[in-house]
Amino acid sequence: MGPTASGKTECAVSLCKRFPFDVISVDSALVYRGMDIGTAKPGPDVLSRVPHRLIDIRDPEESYSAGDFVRDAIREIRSIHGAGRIPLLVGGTMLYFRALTEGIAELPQAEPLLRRELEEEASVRGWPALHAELAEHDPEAAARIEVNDRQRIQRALEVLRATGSTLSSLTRTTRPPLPDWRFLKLVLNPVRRADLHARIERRLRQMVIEGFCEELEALMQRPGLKRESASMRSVGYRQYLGYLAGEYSEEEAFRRALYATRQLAKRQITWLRREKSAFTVDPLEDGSIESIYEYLAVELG
RNA sequence: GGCCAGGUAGCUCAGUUGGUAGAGCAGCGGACUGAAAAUCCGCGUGUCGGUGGUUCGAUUCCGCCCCUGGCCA
Repeated sequence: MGPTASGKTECAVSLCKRFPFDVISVDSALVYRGMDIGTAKPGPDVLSRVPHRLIDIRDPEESYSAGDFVRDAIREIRSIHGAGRIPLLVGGTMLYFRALTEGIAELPQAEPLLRRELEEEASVRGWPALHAELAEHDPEAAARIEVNDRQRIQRALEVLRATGSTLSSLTRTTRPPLPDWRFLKLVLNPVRRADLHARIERRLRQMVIEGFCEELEALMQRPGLKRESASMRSVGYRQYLGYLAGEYSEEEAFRRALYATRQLAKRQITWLRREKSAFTVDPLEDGSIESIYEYLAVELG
């Protein structure tokens, strides 16, 4: 695992040359077909040599979730094990990693009708009012959710209305037993933030050259795809949609996309700081890949 | 060269009837259970262009200088 632009794909390709690994992508944006340039998805050349599972498994108007991921990942891990090989989970969606390795409760799936209903209520009463409503039924959840955190308030109320049970009680009682696989955690984390920022900027510039705007325009031809779709909230896509809608200049879109990507990297790094037991390397340091080979050679016997 | 408008945080700017200053963006730290590339929470980082004067006290008032932009030569 590592933040965006830290060189995860390159690292995975190297590792697959030396170990019997099959890659499973752990990335909430790479699941979408047609979102290639803006997600820095590995190209066809790479994918033909090193196949990645869980890439291009959804249309952009569809949704994908941590729960979907856990189910899919478990299936793929079993399949890879069945072939006598070792799964290499590669990605930057830290919630997915945690859901897989630490388990996730059995909760109802997203319910679009309920969400729309809650959205409308919020536009009238405001999210703090819905937070207060949540506090009446599920004080435990309300206590840890901020009064302005619309997404979590909405989810907690959605679970409540869909099941009649509280999110708190369901998460407490339904966590499934963990599969007894041994996860070797490998973290790519550039020591110098400025270096990562430079890589992010260079890569974004390259995306624009490679036709990011054209990719986005083609996507928007899809009748079912809306700006509010989860896929279109992805970093870069969201900011350039504002430009294509005439809200600001292309330069402004670039700046905003750049900021959004840096902020994404920062949030990812915050997750990584929890991983005290992981083998952590600076991917921008010479010899980092060799140190990973060494580590894996020892751990895998 | 003259006139005018500016010079305050990394950027864009507000403000101080004289008591050493604050917004947005950026940045940094944190939270995170079916949208997570999402959604939130917290933190102001400063010779207030320089210098002299007035004053108990100047970023604020005055003089001079420097810089930027505009207009006139």
